[in-house]
Order: sequence, then structure tokens, then C-alpha cells
Amino acid sequence: MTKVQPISFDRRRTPMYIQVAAVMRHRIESGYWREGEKISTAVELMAEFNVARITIQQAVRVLQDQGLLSAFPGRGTFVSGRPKPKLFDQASNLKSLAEAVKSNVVKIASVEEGRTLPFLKDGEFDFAPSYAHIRSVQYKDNEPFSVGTVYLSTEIFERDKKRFIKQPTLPLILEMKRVKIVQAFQDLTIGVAGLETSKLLQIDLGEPTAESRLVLLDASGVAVFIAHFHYSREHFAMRRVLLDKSTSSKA
Amino acid sequence: MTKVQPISFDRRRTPMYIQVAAVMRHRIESGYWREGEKISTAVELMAEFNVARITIQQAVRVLQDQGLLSAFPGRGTFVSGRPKPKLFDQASNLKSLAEAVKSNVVKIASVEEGRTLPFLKDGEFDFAPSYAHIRSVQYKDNEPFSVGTVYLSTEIFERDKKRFIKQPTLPLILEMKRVKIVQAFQDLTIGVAGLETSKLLQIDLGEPTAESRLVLLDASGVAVFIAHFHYSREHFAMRRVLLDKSTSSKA
DNA sequence: CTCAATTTGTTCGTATGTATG
DNA sequence: ACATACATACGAACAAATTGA
Repeated sequence: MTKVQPISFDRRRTPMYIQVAAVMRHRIESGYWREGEKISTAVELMAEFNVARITIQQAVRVLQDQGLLSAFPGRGTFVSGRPKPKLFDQASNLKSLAEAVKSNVVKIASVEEGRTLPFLKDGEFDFAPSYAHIRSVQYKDNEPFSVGTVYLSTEIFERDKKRFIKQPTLPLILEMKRVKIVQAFQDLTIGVAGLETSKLLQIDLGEPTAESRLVLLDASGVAVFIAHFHYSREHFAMRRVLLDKSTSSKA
Repeated sequence: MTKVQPISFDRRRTPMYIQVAAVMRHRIESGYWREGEKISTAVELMAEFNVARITIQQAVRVLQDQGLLSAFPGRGTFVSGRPKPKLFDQASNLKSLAEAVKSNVVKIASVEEGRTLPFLKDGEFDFAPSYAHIRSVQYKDNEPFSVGTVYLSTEIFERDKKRFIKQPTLPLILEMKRVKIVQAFQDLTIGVAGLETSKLLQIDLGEPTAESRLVLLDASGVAVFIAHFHYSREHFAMRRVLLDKSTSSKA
């Protein structure tokens, strides 16, 4: 007659109230629960998530602390705010990406000239003999939204050190007439905030991030530029235009 | 003189050992710790993450259960495997995306014809008067990797019900000569597994997902197709080609 | 072969957090 | 709010296996 943990779904990892809070937050973000609206009662949520009352309360408290919910005894719990909408990265080619990056507020965290290579799986391309490592943080509205490292072929770095350690790297490279980039791609995955990243982005260790690796190849197939960045989940949104035959745009 | 919790960094949310495990897992995935290699000792990791011995051990146990680490008393802890590399979604236009989707193994979970609209923020486009809701799960190697709902204009759905409830929707639409799609885009963000999603994808409630919203507009600017999908973090990877001036591809 | 250093594993005690009923 | 159980996390000490001097 013990019947210790009679829950139906997974309960391995993170605390229940965090998981529940994440789902509730998503309902607010997605508009499923609109701003000002009364959300389901504790009893309903208990049944839906199959958890105890306290667990719902804890989840609500998390979202209260984030300013998204307000609870009133006897009345109910209401959506008191929505996270500001995300800005979409819409760049579809190198040029527009560089243009977008230009307006970023960048703080360089460190610069190293090392022979260590950016660890990458297998030989999709060749490496330069050595790279400069430029570690930086991007800010928007005084909030950090992205951290990462640019690995820049030392040979290129040396040509204009002073500017490279002050400005966003990508636009500078494209401006250099002696460097010809013939191939560029960006790989996106869901990553994890490491020690440094979590501190710089002001998020928890192990939180999910959007992980981006941007690689630029020159005419001989050498990766002269490799950028490896983490974007905080809060700030990441990307739009991929797959088709646009619209003849005219609305005025 | 109690000095209860003298930790420097955040300790609000998920358990420490989960956070640490996530970071260590990432080190394996990214190749920072190579297969077969001995990783840092418990003492080193304790110092690095500023946690107790037990916490490191718990993290190691998590990764042992996943088959990524093996620990040997007296010798050390070694990387015993790497998660299989992700497949990159490389579609850059509607056609190639539809082609890629064709080979997916799809199980339709439910079909509804409802007047309820897919909740979306504001008026980027117009809605059809009503939509059919087709909820489905995608499989690869007998593992679910994506779940979501396709909202298909009822008018189109009615034209070929039988096939729409059996096959991937996207290719079918493009084949229909009477439907002209003039605009299509895909929005990507980092989402969260809700109740249903977590069950179908066999991940925990509240785990991060790649969230994709694909919208197809016809000539009059009406969204005739809206797909809203969650991809498990394990299986999501996307490549965006930003430039390709390479004259010839290697044989 | 013995000894010491290294490294993982285990255990005790304590404190706090999580979750049920 | 309460009683209960279990999970998380610390510190510290000790045990057991491995390696190399």
C-alpha cells in the first residue's frame, strides 16, 4: 500500500514546477493565453498536468517573478504581461547578414592569437595554418543576447588588427578587396549554455541556446573565418523565406 | 559562521547535476572531448563547476546511462561514444523542402475540421474562413523527431481528403494545379515541449524544442497552409547557405 | 614488490528543496 | 498549513582500483 510516486508521465529530469512553468510561459508567448485574460484555475491545471496544488503554485510564482502572471485570491490568475516580441533575423545572403550585424553593439571580451584550431568534426573544408580568436558579446537594449568566438585566419587578422578588435568582424572582411569569399554557410542547432556563456548571457548553466556556426571559405576552399555563437533563447528568432513571387509589395 | 550556500553562480532553476551533465554532453557533441579520450578528473570538474563531488558523479551517471561516458576507478572517466551526427535540413526553397518532406514517415495522430484558427499574433496576412487541423508525428529510424499540426484551408482540404489524411501535406499542395502559392516563409524559434508534444516525442515536459512555423500564402494573400511543428533537440539541425560562388563541385 | 599518488566510488551527517496527500 | 517521503547538494572522510616510481 505504499504507492510512492504514482505519476503517469516522465519525471526524470528537471523539477516538475519548472517544467510546468515552461509550458505555461509558452502559452503566454504563443498567445494561447492572451494578455489580461484569466488563465485556468489551479484545480484545472492540477488535473491537466497531473500534479499537486503546490506544484502549480510554485510554477505560478516563477512566472509572477518574471512579471507574466498576477494571482488574486478569490478571483483567479491573470496574464499581466507578455515577453516583448522577438526580432527576426531575415538575412538570406552574406551581404544582408553583414549589414544586419553592423548595427550590433559589440563588446570584445578577449583576443588571442593561437595555433589552436576551432574544434570541428571532420573535413568538410580545409583550415588556415593559424587563427586569431576574438571572443565577444553582442548587446541589444543593454541586454546581452549573443556570445561567441570568431576564428579569423591570422593572415587576414594581421592586415588590420586595430579595426578587427573594435568592430564586428564580418562586415570588415567583406570590405577587404584582397579577400575573396566564394562560399558561406550557417549551421543552426540547439545548444547549451556553458560556464562562460551562461555568465555572459546572464542565463543559467545548461539552459538551451540557439547555436550558430558561420563558415566562410575562400577560393581555395580554406575556412578563413569561423564564427561560433550562442544566442539566448529569449532573443533568437529566424525567418527563412522559401518563396516570394509577390509582384508588388503593399504600400 | 554557517556559510550555507557559498556558490558564486546561479542556482535557481534545474538541479545542478542536470546542468553540469548538459554542459559535459555538449563538450562531447562538439568534439571538445573526443571519443576514447580521458576527461577531466572529478576534482578538476569540482573546481571548474564549483560543485561537490556527488554532483559531478550524478552528472557522470546521467551520461553513462546515455552511453556517452565510462568511468573506471583508479584510471579515470572516458568518452565511450558520441551521439550520432545530426542530419542537416538544407532546403532553401519550397520545392526542395517539399521534396525532403516526401521521404518522411508520417503518422497522422488526429484530423479535425474546425473553425478555430491557429492562434497567431497580428495581421501579417489574412486567414481562410476555416481550416482542417491535421496533427501528425514524423519518424526517422523508428524514432519520433517532430510533432505538430498543419492548418489547411478547408476549401483545399475537401478537394482531396483521402490523400491529405494519409500523406505529407506539403508536397500534395504544391502538386495541385488549381492552388497557386506565391509566398512562403518559415519562422524558427526555440520552443518548449508541452503535454502532448512531450509524450509524442518521448522527451520531458518543458524540454527545449526547435519550433517551426511554416506559412504559405496564395495570390490574394490568404494563408491557405500553416504548419506549426516542434522538433526534438536531438534531431534538429539546419543549414543556411548564404553564398555559393564555387564554380565547380568536387567530384 | 612495495609505496605513494591518482582517481573513482561509497558513506555519514546535515541542510534545503521538491512533491504528494 | 501539516506530515511525510524523497531528491538535491554540501563537506569530509574513507575505501578500492590503477599506475608508475
